[in-house]
Amino acid sequence: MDTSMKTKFSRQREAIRKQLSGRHDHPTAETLYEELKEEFPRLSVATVYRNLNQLVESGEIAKINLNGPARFDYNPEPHSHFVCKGCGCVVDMSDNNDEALIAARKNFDGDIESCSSQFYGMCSQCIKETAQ
Amino acid sequence: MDTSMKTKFSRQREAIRKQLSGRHDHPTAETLYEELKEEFPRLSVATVYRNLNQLVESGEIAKINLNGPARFDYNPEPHSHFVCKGCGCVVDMSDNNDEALIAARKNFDGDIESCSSQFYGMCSQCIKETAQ
DNA sequence: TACAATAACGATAATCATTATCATTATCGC
DNA sequence: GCGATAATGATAATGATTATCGTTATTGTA
Repeated sequence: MDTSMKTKFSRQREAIRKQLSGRHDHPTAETLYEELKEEFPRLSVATVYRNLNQLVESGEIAKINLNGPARFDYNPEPHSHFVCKGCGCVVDMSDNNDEALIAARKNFDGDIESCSSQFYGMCSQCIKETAQ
Repeated sequence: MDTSMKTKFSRQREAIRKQLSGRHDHPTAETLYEELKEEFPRLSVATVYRNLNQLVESGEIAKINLNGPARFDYNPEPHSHFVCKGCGCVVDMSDNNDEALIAARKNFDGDIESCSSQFYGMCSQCIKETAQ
């Protein structure tokens, strides 16, 4: 592939970046598309996917693969997520998985670069609602 | 949904279970389908998906979501996987993520039931081949 | 063993998420 | 401003998965 391609500025990409930066709910491409259509009535889903992929490629954002459509995270640093079995929300965990990395490297015959973990359970909100 | 449905024996489901049990490469539904077609020439992909989902539902196997099609794991116990950036192989990690669970529960305002981690890097085989 | 009820099947259409194509538009260096 | 080309919007195409539906297999009971 030709890696010499110079990226040009685009208002759409800038808007996607901005939209993603101000939140922690890890939206899907579809969600971002719906939201950005207000600002860009002619926006195409393809543009959203294209730019999200480009931002992932460049290491600026991260892609989260769970059940269902991919989610995107403005924080590209490897970190953990909590996935609620009740409402399906995905929230950041403020853990450092350095320890997990160190432990894993001890018994592994290869080169481990990074680690991402998912925790599953019920968020406090869902626990409250179930209790009622 | 009607949860009173009693499952009946099926040769296809039994074959899927058996096929998955004897390996550690976490195949996709498509891979299992191709392999099982030899034993069941009339097998339908739908049957493979149906049964895999059923086994996941009953907690007998686990579904692994990464980039690309879902993979299936005969070990339903939460555990970690290593994903090679070179060849794309997915191998089990013999870590205990109990420590990660305990650490995560300390700073979290909800109920964390389980944890699964992915480690990314280069497997020993790919390191060898790159070095040449 | 036969029979009725129904779970599971195979074939395939439909859906959902994502990517590829392509003619047009916007950006950027000169 | 102009030419080169990256990015766009519209949409067709793809890949993975699920839904539908008429048929077949399993199972409990007569």
